[in-house]
Amino acid sequence: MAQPKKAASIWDVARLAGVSHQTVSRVVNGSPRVAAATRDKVLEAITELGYRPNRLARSLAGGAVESVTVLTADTSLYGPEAALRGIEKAARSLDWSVQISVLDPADTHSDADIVARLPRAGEPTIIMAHDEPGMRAKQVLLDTQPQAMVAIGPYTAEELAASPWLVGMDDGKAAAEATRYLLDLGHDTVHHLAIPTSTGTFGGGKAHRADGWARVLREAGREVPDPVPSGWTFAEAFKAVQPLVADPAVTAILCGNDHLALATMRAAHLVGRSVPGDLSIVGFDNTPFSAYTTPALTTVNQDFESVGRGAFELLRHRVDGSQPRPKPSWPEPELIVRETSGPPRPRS
Amino acid sequence: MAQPKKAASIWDVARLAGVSHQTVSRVVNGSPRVAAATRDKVLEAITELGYRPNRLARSLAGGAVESVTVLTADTSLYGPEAALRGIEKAARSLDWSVQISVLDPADTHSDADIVARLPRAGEPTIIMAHDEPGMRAKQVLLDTQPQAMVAIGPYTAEELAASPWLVGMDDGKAAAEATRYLLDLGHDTVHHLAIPTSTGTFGGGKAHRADGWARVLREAGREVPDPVPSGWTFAEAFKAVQPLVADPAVTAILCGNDHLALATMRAAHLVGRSVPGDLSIVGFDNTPFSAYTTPALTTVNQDFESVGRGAFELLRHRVDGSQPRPKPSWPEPELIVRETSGPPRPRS
DNA sequence: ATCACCGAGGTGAGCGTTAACATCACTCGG
DNA sequence: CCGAGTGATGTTAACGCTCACCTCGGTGAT
Repeated sequence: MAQPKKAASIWDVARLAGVSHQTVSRVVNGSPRVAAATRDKVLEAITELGYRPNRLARSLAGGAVESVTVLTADTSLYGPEAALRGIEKAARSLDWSVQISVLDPADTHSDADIVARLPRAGEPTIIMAHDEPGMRAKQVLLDTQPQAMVAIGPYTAEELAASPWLVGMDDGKAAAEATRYLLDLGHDTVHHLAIPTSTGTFGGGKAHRADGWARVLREAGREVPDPVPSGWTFAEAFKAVQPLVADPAVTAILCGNDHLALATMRAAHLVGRSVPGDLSIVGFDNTPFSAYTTPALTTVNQDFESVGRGAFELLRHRVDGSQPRPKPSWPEPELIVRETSGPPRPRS
Repeated sequence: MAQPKKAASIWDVARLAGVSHQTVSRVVNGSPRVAAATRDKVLEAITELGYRPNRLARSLAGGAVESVTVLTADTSLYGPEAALRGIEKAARSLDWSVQISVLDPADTHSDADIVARLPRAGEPTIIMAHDEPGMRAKQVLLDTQPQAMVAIGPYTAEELAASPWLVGMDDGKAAAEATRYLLDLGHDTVHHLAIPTSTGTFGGGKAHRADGWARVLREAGREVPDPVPSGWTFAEAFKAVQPLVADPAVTAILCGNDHLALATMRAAHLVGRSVPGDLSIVGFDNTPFSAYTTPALTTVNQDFESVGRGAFELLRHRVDGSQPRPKPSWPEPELIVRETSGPPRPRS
């Protein structure tokens, strides 16, 4: 039953070890200019007192930062959630602390509102830039503290190469691959149930997945149907996809993520269309549940956790330019063929 | 392009407004002992300089805390994730910051390891106490800083009433309700695919869901089959449930959560048993996907987000005993009957 | 021997804020 | 008309740490 007595400070350690507080600081921070004997004395005092450096005081005094703030608009999406997990793991292994700060679109009107979500000016920040609030936050921080920010988002290889603060995967390429796969299966064309774009309104903003899909269709000389916009939730997707599943001419749907795909499967089931017999469905992200739906979902694997880790590495690099710029090192998106895709039924 | 010039401090504001820094502090903290005219001058200086109080300095100086640390062992589980969202929302509305600190079972050996995951001693903390690391963390913080901690977990109504630092829902009651429902449908007995208990090993530790299930079975004078232990992942559940789905005598399975239920559905499908014709499956938690599986999952709704919010309220109450102890105000767990449950096939 | 140099360690000044106390100009009752 | 309040504001000392600079004793070159 440890008494909640005040935690030991650097001074307490110094007194016990018979040295100055600065020497304790040196030991704690691993400075080489401390004699071995002194170091041992100090270390002993530290364990005896159970001393732990106070993070707040440390950053206040202008020491190393050791904390990241993750700015995201939606924690219930699989991508951001997995990326956050990656960031957290990487941070933990270095003993950094992780703050999470959610950008509610409802109260993110001015730039100041975004900056206000940072615990302090200059705080190292990772932004999930996959939607409107995220994109705005990205821009604000880019203007305001470019050295201490990194954004995660879907981007083309060129964008990625051009922006030293950007981390992500080439969604468009993956979508293209999935579309090509469906075409090769014999489908005349592929429809697309799209996630919201980065500006929130479909049509504006970048839509890498939709772009990759459309490109392949055009290249193959196929009709490019209007993509069907959906929100992020199951309910929205279920509603949005109705016209698609109801139309017998639609034989293949590429869904913007696995949630939309699951909703599509259900919608198809309810109108009596079998999957993959009548309708092929391909998802995106390889959300954990996707291997266990019935039938199991064909989807595009994305290693968000590794991307999160990569974002953290890059941020560290940018904050204290010490180490060389870390190279991205995560697997490319990859199509995982399971049970929801197959050749179309031969025409009668 | 705001220059990354140093952020304005309280002194800068004081100088511009022609007052002392303490007066600025008073204005910022809404002290009543400031003349209206002075307050206006200060407020004006604040907006002109874009001054934001520095959180670090504030807590260092012993001011109000305004930050919570959430200790959890697994962010990929729906319950903790939803609770975290609730905490975050509640915290955000009061402008508190949220830290997340993950307890990896692998490096959580000593009590010190747990305390080390706190950014500082006495930091207000919410613990997700649904598994072994969580339970240990709960105990450590209870011994070490009981005033600044709150735990979230499954507990009986009595436990909840007895522990002023506890927040959660009566899982056992909900499991009982679900079991009774299945019995009423005509099943001879109900089998149980169980999530890990709070000690990690099945048999030790509390298992509220399993307890509620077993109680109802005993009360009804039915056979109480051995619960089948599963891990948290789809893969583990899929493997663990094999003997159950393979046994034609098993006509109803209560699953410890919706993930296990989904894996069970798939396992049943693969051995050719129809749901709910041959086998009724009931899940737990009402995970968002559960309404969109095919067939849609019968499950027990749990409003984790509200529980998270409740935990935050309670923590605030405990940290600065000002306001009265907030009353729990979230919906009881409730059975949602969808499509995976039905009467057993009549015996031939 | 002299001096520059180096390694080990100490000292003092912040960092931005709050708590506690001090000060000052008034106002009011006796 | 004077001392006790009182309300508005200023001063000083932490909080726990790091940074920049200083001191001191020993070494090696000259």
